[in-house]
Amino acid sequence: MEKITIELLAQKLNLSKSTISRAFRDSFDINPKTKQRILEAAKELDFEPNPIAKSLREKKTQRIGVIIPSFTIPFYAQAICGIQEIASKEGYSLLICQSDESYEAEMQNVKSLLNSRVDGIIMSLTTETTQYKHILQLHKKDIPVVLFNRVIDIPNTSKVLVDDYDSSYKMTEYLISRGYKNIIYIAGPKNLMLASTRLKGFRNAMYVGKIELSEDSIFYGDFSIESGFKCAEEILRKVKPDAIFCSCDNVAFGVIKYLKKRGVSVPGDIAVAGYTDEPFAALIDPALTTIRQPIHEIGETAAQLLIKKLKYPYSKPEVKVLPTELIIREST
Amino acid sequence: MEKITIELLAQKLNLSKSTISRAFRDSFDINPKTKQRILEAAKELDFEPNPIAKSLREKKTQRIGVIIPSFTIPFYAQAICGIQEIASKEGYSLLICQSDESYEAEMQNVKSLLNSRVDGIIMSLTTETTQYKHILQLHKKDIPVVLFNRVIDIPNTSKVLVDDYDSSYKMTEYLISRGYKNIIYIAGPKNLMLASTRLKGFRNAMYVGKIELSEDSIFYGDFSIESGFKCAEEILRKVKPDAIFCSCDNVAFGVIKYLKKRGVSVPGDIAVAGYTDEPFAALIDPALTTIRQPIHEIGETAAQLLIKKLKYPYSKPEVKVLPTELIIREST
DNA sequence: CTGTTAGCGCTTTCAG
DNA sequence: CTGAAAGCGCTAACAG
Repeated sequence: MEKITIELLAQKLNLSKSTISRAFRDSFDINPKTKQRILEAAKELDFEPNPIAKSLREKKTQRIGVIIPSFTIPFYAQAICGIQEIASKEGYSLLICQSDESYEAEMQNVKSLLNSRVDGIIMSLTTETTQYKHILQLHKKDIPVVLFNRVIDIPNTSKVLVDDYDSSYKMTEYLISRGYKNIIYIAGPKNLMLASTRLKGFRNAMYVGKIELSEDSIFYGDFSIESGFKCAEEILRKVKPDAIFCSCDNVAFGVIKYLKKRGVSVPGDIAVAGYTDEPFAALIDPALTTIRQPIHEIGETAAQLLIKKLKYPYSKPEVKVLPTELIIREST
Repeated sequence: MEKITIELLAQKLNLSKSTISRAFRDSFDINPKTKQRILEAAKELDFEPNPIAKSLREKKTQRIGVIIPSFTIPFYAQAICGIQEIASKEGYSLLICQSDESYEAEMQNVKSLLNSRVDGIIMSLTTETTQYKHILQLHKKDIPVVLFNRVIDIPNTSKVLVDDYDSSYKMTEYLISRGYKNIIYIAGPKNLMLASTRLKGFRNAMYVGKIELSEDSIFYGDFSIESGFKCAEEILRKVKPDAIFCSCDNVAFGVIKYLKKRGVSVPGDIAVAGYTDEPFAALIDPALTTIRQPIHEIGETAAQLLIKKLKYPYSKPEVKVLPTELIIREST
C-alpha cells in the first residue's frame, strides 16, 4: 500500500505542500474552496497528516504524561478517565506511568516522560515523596506540571485538591453528633499535604466538640488495606474506641476486615468511617460511611489546568479546591 | 537552555553525526573506544537521542496501543500493569484507550491509534463487538494485533486466553459436590468466546453430574454489578435455586447485593460463585468463591506476544491459554 | 491567497 | 572504522 503524504496529495491536486498543510491547520490564510477540496480529497484517500513529522517540526508532541502511584487503586483509575476525557477532546494523548509508591520510580518516570518529549505532566505523588528536585527540573525545562490529590507544597505549581480540612471536620462533627466519644483517627503519610490538612480538620472538630484528644488516639498508616488491618490490630491492643475514622477508604476496609475477624461488630461495637468513596465502599458490609470526592472532576480539572498552561505559557499557576460530600451509610 | 542534539555533540567531540548515531545503536561498526567516549560525553551533557526524529526516520514509534473496555474494571487495571511491565522493559511505551463497551468507540480507538502511529495493538473487545473489519484493517496495514480475555474468533490473530472451559467445569463440579442441585448459571454476552466456552463447561459438568438442566436455568448478563442485581431479581421471581454461578465477579457482587437486600442468606439459602477473583472478591461478605485468573500474567503474555511479532514480523500468530485456579471461600 | 525554500534531529547508503 | 549527503513528512518565513 502506497504511503500517502502531504507531498503526494499536493501533486494529485496540483497544489503545493504548504497549501495542503494550511488546510489542516486553523490557517485562515487559504481559500475556503481550496481548503474544502483538499479536505475532501484527504478523506477520500484516508489521509491524515503524520503527527510524528509535525512533532519534530513543532517541538510539540500533543502528549501529556501522567504519573500515578498505581493503576490498581480505583481512585486513580477513575481520575485517569477524567483526564483522558478532557485530553482527547483537546487532541492530546496520554502517556501513563506508575510510581508504585516509590520515590525512586517517580523520578525515573519523570525522566522517561521527559525523554518521550511530553508537553506537560500531571502527577500524584508517592507516599514517600518529600523532595521536589524533579519537579523543579521540569519547571526549568518549561514543562508545565499539575499536581493532584497527593500534593506537597511546591511553589509556583498548579494543584488540584479537595477541601480536605472541611470534609474531615464535617465527618468528625457527624461522628460526635452520633454520640461517639472515644474516636480514633488513622492519619495518612506525614509528607502529604492532604494528610496533615485532614488531621487538622479532625483535631479542630474534636476541639470544638469539646472532646479531649490524646495523642495516643492518632495512628498513622499509608493508603493500603494491609495498613488498615495492622492499625486495627494495634488499636485494639492499646485502646478501646467506639469509633475509628480512617483518612482513606482502603484503610477502613482493612480495619473492618480485622474487626470482623476478631468478632467485633461494626457499627455495634465500633463505628468505622472512611474517606474517598471508592466504588466498593457502598458494596462492602456494612456499607461504609465516607467522604465522597468528585474523582472524575478532579481528573478533568487537572487536565484543564495543564492544557490551559500549555496554550498560554505565561498564565499563572492555579490551585483549585473542589468540594466534597459526606456520605452516610451503615458503618457508623 | 541550549537544546542539545546529535549534531552538537558531534561538533564538541570533533566527530561526525553518523558516528554519534552509531554509538547509540547496536552498531558494531564503530571503535569501542570512540563509542565509550561518546556515551560518556552524552551522559555528562544529559543527552539522549530525540525519539521523535528517530521515529520519523525509522517509521517505528516504539509505542503500543492498548484498547480496553474501561480503566475502572479492576481486571483491566491489573492487566495493564502486566502489559506495562513487559513493554517498558523492552523500550515500548503505552497509549491506552477505553472503548467503554461501545463498538463505535472501539473502532474510533483503532483509528486514533493508527493515526498516532502505534507499532502494534493489544485489545480486549467490548461486549457489543461481533464484527471485525477494524481488526482486518489492522492486518492489512501490517499492524500486529494481540487479543486478550475478551476475544472473538478472528483468523490469523494472536490471542491470550484462560482455560475457560476447564475452570467453569471445575466450579460446577465443585458446586455439585457440595450438594447443590438447583444451580442457576448467569452467562456473559453471547458474542464473546469466553462466554460460550464458560457456558459449555457449565453444561458439560451438569451433564456429567447427572443434573438435568433446563434452559430456564441459564440467564444472560453483561459484566456489570447492575446486571447482576437485575438478574438476581429476575431469578428470584422465576425460580427457586440453591446456588447461582455467575460467569463474572461483578455480576456475583450484584447478585449478593440483591439477595442481601431481600434478606436471603448467602450461602445459607443460596450459594453464589463468581469468576475472575477481583481484588474485592476476598473482601466482600461473604467472601466470594471464584475462579482466579492470572491477570498480571495475562497482560505480560499479551505484551510478549505482540513484541515478538514486532521483532519477527513473519512469525506465526499464537494462541496462549493460561491456567486458572478454583478459589473456595465462604459464599458457597 | 499560494508557492518556494530551508530546516526539525535523526538514520542510512555510499565512499573513503 | 568514519564522514558526507540525502531524506523521513511536516511547518514557517518570505516572496509574490
